[in-house]
Amino acid sequence: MNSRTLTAETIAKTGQVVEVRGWVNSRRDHGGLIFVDVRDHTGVVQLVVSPESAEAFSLAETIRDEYVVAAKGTVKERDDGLKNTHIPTGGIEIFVSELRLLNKSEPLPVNVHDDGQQSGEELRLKYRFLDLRRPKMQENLKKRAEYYRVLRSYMDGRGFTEITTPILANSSPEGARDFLVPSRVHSGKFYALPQAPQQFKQLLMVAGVPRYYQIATCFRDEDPRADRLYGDFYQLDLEMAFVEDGNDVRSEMEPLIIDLANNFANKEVVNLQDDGTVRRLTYKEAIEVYGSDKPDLRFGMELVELSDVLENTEFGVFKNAEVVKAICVKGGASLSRSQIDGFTEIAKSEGAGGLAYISYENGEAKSPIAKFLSESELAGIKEKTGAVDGDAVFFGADVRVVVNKVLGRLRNEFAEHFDLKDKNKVALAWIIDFPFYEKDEKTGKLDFGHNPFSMPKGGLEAIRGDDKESIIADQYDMVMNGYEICSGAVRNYAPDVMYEAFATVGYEKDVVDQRFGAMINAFKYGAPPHAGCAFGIDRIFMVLIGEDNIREVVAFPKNGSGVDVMMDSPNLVDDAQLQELSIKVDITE
RNA sequence: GGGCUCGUAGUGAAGUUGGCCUAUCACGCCUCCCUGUCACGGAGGAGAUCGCCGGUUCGAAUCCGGUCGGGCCCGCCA
Repeated sequence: MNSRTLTAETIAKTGQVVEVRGWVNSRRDHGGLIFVDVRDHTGVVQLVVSPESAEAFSLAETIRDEYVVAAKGTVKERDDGLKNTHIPTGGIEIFVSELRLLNKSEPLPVNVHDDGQQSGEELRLKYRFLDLRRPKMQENLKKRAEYYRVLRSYMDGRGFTEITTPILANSSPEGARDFLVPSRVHSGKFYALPQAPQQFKQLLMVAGVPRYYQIATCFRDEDPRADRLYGDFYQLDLEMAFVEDGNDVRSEMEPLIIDLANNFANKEVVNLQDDGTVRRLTYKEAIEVYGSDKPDLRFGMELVELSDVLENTEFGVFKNAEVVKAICVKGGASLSRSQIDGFTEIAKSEGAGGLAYISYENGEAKSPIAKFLSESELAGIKEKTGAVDGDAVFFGADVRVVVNKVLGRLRNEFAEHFDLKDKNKVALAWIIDFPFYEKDEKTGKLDFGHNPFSMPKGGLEAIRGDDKESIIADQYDMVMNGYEICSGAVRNYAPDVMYEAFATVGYEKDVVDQRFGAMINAFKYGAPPHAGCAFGIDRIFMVLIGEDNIREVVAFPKNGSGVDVMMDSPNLVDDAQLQELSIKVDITE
């Protein structure tokens, strides 16, 4: 008998002598009788230490919380009235004959119990090895291992070959900042940790691998967020040869995500289509209807365009706007003035001039702007937005991008306020047809909208055309409850289209050859058409287990400043190490 | 790089319109008592330069300036 089976097997061995090992979860000293709850990753079991075992008893008097102990004794069913129905082992207890102290512990700086007070995140991260003792964190670790098994078994079952690619790779100009690794042998040169195995997996397609996947470590030196880890994170990275239509990848992969939601996480996928597939939304639709390219579809609250209703309006704010749109907030009439002020501030922070609204109560439309609108306009607004008594309608009137951005943000904020984000539900969508190029609002410079390796619809002809901003990339994202969880594309495997695509944003042929030489070169030797994608598996797992912060799903995450406060990393290195690498550190500030 | 916000015993919080704060509470810790508890109970005790520096004031945890650190967001990132 060992500690791995503390809970279940102990119960099974009622009447027998067992030895259990674990940490002292709590100790209740009654003077003449001492109870000790021993905990391991499976749960707790109660030890009873009586003076009859003199040695064990005197030791039990000295032990403290989180001491590491081994106890030998007889498992006995408790008498009626002494059973604890709150824990699985509450029906039994172990009458200790031998107690051994395996190690002591100082009082803990963080709480290791799920109930009660929880320490601040900084302390939890500093003492992560203790924080992980909490049953919930133990559960998350085990659950994550199970999650990996589901991913691998799905991919293996679909004929994908798992292939690992180098961690020491090359810097690439597009995308995130790289982590650089100096080369000792080739002084002055650097490796870069891969932001994704993008080029390697495309090379594998040229190599004749029909279907590749990898649970890949990706490295990006960009500022983190609650849903974005600093430094390293994991992707389920995959690529399929002889695929010319992104739907082939989407159809191949979406059953996995649906299955994870339904069967792994026991959540309901609320917005599947009649045939059981995931809804497809174009980028443009997503932006126009939900004000976001990663809309949370657990709730409606769609953006409604009111341009026709307000075609001849005399109200200056609406009249002078490029477009007027609105969202109808169910129950919004209950919002107080100060709450509306709060939402107005949010709207302003997104670039709105203010936040006009109409509140519907007792058959009346109450609004600071009602007096500027005609009867027919008011009626039109109510009809178009579907507002009924108790609702409120909020307006955005500005240039189109700003209106969509503002209302998209408000849509999320209102959903938060009215508790529409049900954690037991999962809403999925594919966002497709992203713009290939996007113009930088400030500089006016054209740049890749998303991934430069995706195939522009219309090929060479489209790229050479005049209307570059209307070119659609064969590129797709999957969104889950407002989080982007996957990004993929049908790849550009034609060297001439590749050169042209890069040339449009200012990268000449020699630069492309230098940066993506291996890939471009490979494409000259019979590259099959191919497509793929990569799922952010930390983020998906976060949503599946109902966490709001991605650090909760990783054993040893960095904090928001990219620091591992437990290991004190990053850190200085020896001069000798630097010398060997021909590196001089000169910090001037 | 920018915005917002937080920093008070080992831990979590209260106090923050300046004085009633000689800083409150809970958990934890220490000593003693207790043979059926399971968040055991009872009696007693220790533990805080209120993140740091400076200023205003008769008086600062509280106001002001700076600084350091955390969190969320924008930028950035897929």
